[in-house]
Amino acid sequence: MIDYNHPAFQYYQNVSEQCIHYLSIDGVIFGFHQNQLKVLLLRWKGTDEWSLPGGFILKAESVDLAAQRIIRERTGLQTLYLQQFHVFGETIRYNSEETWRKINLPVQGINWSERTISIGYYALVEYAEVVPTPDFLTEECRWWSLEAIPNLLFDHNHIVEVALQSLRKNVSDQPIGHLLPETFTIPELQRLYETILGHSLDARNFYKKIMAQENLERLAERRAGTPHKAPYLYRFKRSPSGINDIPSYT
Amino acid sequence: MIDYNHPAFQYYQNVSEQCIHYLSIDGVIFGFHQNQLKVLLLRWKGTDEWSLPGGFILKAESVDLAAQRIIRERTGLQTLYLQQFHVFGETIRYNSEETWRKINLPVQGINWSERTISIGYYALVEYAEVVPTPDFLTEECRWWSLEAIPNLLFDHNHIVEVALQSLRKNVSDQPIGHLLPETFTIPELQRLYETILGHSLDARNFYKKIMAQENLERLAERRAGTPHKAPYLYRFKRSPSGINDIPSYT
DNA sequence: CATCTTTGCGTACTTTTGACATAAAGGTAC
DNA sequence: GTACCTTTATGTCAAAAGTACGCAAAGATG
Repeated sequence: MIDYNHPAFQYYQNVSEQCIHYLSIDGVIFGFHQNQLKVLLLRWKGTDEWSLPGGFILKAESVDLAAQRIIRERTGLQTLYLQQFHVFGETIRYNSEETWRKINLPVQGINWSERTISIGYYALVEYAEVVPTPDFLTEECRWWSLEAIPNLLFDHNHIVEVALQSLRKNVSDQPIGHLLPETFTIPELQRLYETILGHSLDARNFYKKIMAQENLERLAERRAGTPHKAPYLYRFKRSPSGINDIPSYT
Repeated sequence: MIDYNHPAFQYYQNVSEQCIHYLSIDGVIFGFHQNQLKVLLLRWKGTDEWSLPGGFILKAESVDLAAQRIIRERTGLQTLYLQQFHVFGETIRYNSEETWRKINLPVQGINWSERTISIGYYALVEYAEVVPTPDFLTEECRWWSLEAIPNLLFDHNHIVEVALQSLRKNVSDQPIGHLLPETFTIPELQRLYETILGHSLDARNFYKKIMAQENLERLAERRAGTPHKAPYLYRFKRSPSGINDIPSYT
């Protein structure tokens, strides 16, 4: 028995007509807050089950723009740094019966349970700028610390894992600065690198390396309110061309 | 007027029923011969137009296995080193009218001209082991030197370019040795690195670095027939676990 | 004002990288 | 055979990059 009024059914109708079948996008949205990497997760209506934000690609929409649209809707951000990182194309990516049961979808009758190939994108965003916004299948959208992530729906734990590996592998040429606010201190930047890399760095050597890159400008102000010596604030130099070049620590 | 007997039409019928729409795989098969990187290209029946090998994904087939199947069919190789490198998802990837004209396909009536998203894979194969085999839309399959590649159909010149960039970026953790025969000399390995990286290396320093990795074993034999000092033959050590670990030059 | 922690910069040691010397091996020219 | 040439195989050494660690200045606390 199909509940034709269930929002999921209407969504499915839309997707069927306007979107590309068998293919979806999953987004791992990375933020940085209180010295921890966070990802934005969604809780499905009437359940305690969480998943990554995701969506489908319109038949006349580029894949990059689809990812941008999907992640914009969950974050409220207009400009986004996005990186395609992997295609998850196994025929059996997760236990689908178990999954449909968990999310209470009255959609057994429709073929939503067919295999889906998912293109993984990760985003590097400024935590404080994000307005977490659920979609119409979910009722809560919030940040989770990477270490505290629960068992997610689908194969989303695996996708987060691969996204993180990919981010780690490419830290040296990713614009890591997108995870920080406009101005920040060197120790704050160091915490970010430490968190991504998963090990601590020597503050003195970190200074030297970061300063050697000459893409930071020191502001006159210092960070107030710290219990110890007030650190200077810095900002990434923007290249005159307007292209983001926030290089990074190798 | 549609020629229902044209092999392309029958192929399309098959693809429509059994494969995932809007989604395809393109393969950049790299080989190494006479100190040059080569890619395997196909010439379309009755034309002088060349393209990369490609194909579609069966509805119940993993994407990796689809890529493997497609590349196996063109090379005759059973074991393959494959690497997914990019999804080409623009809505307009090439001039489709021009392309259909070039390949003389009597398929105006069917919607083959709809946008296709393509997953790019590259393969590293041993040149001499490959038996180039055309498919039923093409009549010639052969190696082309990277520098001599003609204007290809679709956006395949771009795909080759991106594959090469990706290979270059990841040389340091790709099993480059798959491009060489079982046994080879150090100078031959050096030529391979030089060709991929696009610049020459100092033979003395190359030796040191390669030997420091300790994953080569020197055989008793030497390469005969050279006009100069006969170099030793080497072979990559296979790890006891059976997993390929052909590390590489950084 | 003494104490504590953190920032900011400097020095010394180690490892890696890059430039270059040279002897041994194996062919060719005579 | 012998002189000569090219290429392989190893070695040396200095520059550069990376790592460990010393220490004074800044700012809050008691």
